[in-house]
Amino acid sequence: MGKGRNKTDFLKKLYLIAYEYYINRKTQQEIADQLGTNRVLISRYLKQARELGLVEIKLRDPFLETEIIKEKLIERFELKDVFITPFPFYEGGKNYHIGASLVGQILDELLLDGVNVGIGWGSTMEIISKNLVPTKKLKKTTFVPMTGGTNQLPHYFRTNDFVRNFSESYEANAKYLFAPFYVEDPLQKEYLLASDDLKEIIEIWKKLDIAIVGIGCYIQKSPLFQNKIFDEKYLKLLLESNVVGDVLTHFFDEEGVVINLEIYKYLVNISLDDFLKIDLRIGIAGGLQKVQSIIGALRGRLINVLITDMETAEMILKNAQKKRKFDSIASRKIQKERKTK
Amino acid sequence: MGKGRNKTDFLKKLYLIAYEYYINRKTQQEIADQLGTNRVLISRYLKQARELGLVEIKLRDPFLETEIIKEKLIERFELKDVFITPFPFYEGGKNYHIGASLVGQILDELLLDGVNVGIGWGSTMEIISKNLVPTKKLKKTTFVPMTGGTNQLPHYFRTNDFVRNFSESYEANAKYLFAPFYVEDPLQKEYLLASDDLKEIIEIWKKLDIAIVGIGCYIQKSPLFQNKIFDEKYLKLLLESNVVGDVLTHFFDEEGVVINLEIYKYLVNISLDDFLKIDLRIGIAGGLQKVQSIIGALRGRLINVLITDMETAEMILKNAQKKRKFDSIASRKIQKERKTK
DNA sequence: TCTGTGATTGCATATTTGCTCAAAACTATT
DNA sequence: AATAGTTTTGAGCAAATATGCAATCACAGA
Repeated sequence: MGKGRNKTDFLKKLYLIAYEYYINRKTQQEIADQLGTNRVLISRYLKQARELGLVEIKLRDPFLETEIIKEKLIERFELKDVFITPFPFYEGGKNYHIGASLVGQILDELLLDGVNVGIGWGSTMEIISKNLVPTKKLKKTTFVPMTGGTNQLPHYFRTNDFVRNFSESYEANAKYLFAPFYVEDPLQKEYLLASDDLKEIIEIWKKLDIAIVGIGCYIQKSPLFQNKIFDEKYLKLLLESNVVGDVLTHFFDEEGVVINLEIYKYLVNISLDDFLKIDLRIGIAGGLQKVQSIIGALRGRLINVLITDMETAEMILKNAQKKRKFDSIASRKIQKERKTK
Repeated sequence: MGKGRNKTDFLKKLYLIAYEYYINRKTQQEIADQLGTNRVLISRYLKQARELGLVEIKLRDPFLETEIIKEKLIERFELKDVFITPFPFYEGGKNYHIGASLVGQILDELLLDGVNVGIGWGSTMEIISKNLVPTKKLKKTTFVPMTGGTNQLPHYFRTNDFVRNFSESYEANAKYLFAPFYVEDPLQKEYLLASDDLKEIIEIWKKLDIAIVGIGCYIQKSPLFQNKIFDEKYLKLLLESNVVGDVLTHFFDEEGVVINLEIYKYLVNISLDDFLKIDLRIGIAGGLQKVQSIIGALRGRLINVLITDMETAEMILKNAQKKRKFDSIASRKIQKERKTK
């Protein structure tokens, strides 16, 4: 009676070969060489591995699974809306242009003619503003930056540029902010705000319908401190306050409570009060390093519409389940606002 | 500025193509023809689909996942041991020879020299007895059938044959049962049991260390009734008693309670009492149609070692979680037995 | 209508894979 | 050592796939 080989070892061999082929993406020839055998055998083993069901090929329906997470996030954080792209859209993500275009499509649906839109800074904002997918013209809409500009900070702080991208893409109106991102002396800010140009902008800020902002997560590595724009003592303060992120350079902790800081007096940007009065505060952010920041921004209701990618969304849900000791101050404030509607 | 295509639609197209290729296993040419386009494009789309992570290829480690289920089953049914093959070993299962060999390997580990082993009937038993993987000789071991034989029933009732397979494979001793599976008259059974040949067998039955049995699930379709070996009134009785299966033609309900029947008087086989005294009662059974029967056999402790396949094991756990109204009589009996050890 | 850009296609070529057949190697048993 | 069964190997061919290049197409913007 002929004796079969040891099936346990045989299966383990099949598994190894399938692993090399399907996971490590080696060719059958490579695997054969590696195991000191021939290609035919590898081919046959692979076939058997498939037949035995060792190899499981699944497809991700890119839009099906996002819906569930979307609903969960809306409910969990009481948001006006959530949009989830199946792929990353932020810098560094593979094929992020596709993701960015999807965000563009989402924004395209949100932007109606006549609304006034404030634009924030950030590398994500830059990518998005360069990947808009306009399907309509917004002749009555005005785009406006929500911060000043500077040459001391990277290009993704240049909100004026983003405003231009948006307004040109949509054939909309644009108001630019011809003022620095920050001033040396709070007094300077007073003077600036008193100018006719700035007064006009501030008026628009108070009438914004939509804000589109990124969410910052780098505190220590932020160019604001790396480039020594602000004194290190403020950095220390931020770290002591357990700040997890910022929206338009308003820093907040993990509960979304915005930390009151002197540096705000040096920044030429929309005030927190005016910002929180905007109906749709759309936060666009993705990447696992931003999860805590996004959770903070959501808890503090700094944003009430979230656009993120699948991976980040899942992680947000996972991490946010854990603890929610108390509603943040900002949160309570806004919940009152919501109830009156 | 050039306009990109609609990324949502694009992704849906990628998904469709990946589906046709990976799930429906069409060739790229076929897909191209079907979509009225060319093969090169399909090739590139597929590449992109993979890059985007639409295609998820996972490998099942055939032995990793069985361990978890194994432990759960042992705990759930308080078994002496459980062995789970990653693949089916029963008739009809694809590549069932591999599974059967794995069972052979398992038995090989369980069989030690000197033990006395009783063999049951069933198509699974037949397959297993033909796919043994002996790595040793069991000169001091005796294999013995636990039922008689007959030409009125299919070959998988011929326990003598299985005993021969086992004993020859292991160069072990064999005792055959030269008696019919059933008799026309209970008196005949008395006579038979009184013969020297049978007395010897019965002595061995009382000293068995291991029993290897299949688990029957077909009541109505059982050859015992299909071939009109027993009167239909017994079938009715069985069905009224909600019988879910049998071990060595001892029928039991979903709680594992063995139904007392007159037909046992006609069967030449090991008595239930003697059977339940055997230390290791190894049940080998797989297939979704057997799930309820296996659960019954486990609850009634008719077997205390289970060998099954992954799919069946998962289903056993799933179905057994639901309800367990009370321990069966047999179960309580055996638990007492266990405590004394 | 023209033009520029990205998307698609056709074509050529190289690589990879699936499959068959016959020979060789292996292994447990006689 | 011979044997019989299975497994492995080598060679060769056909099908399927990947990839580069140039031509063409489609369409929005001027």
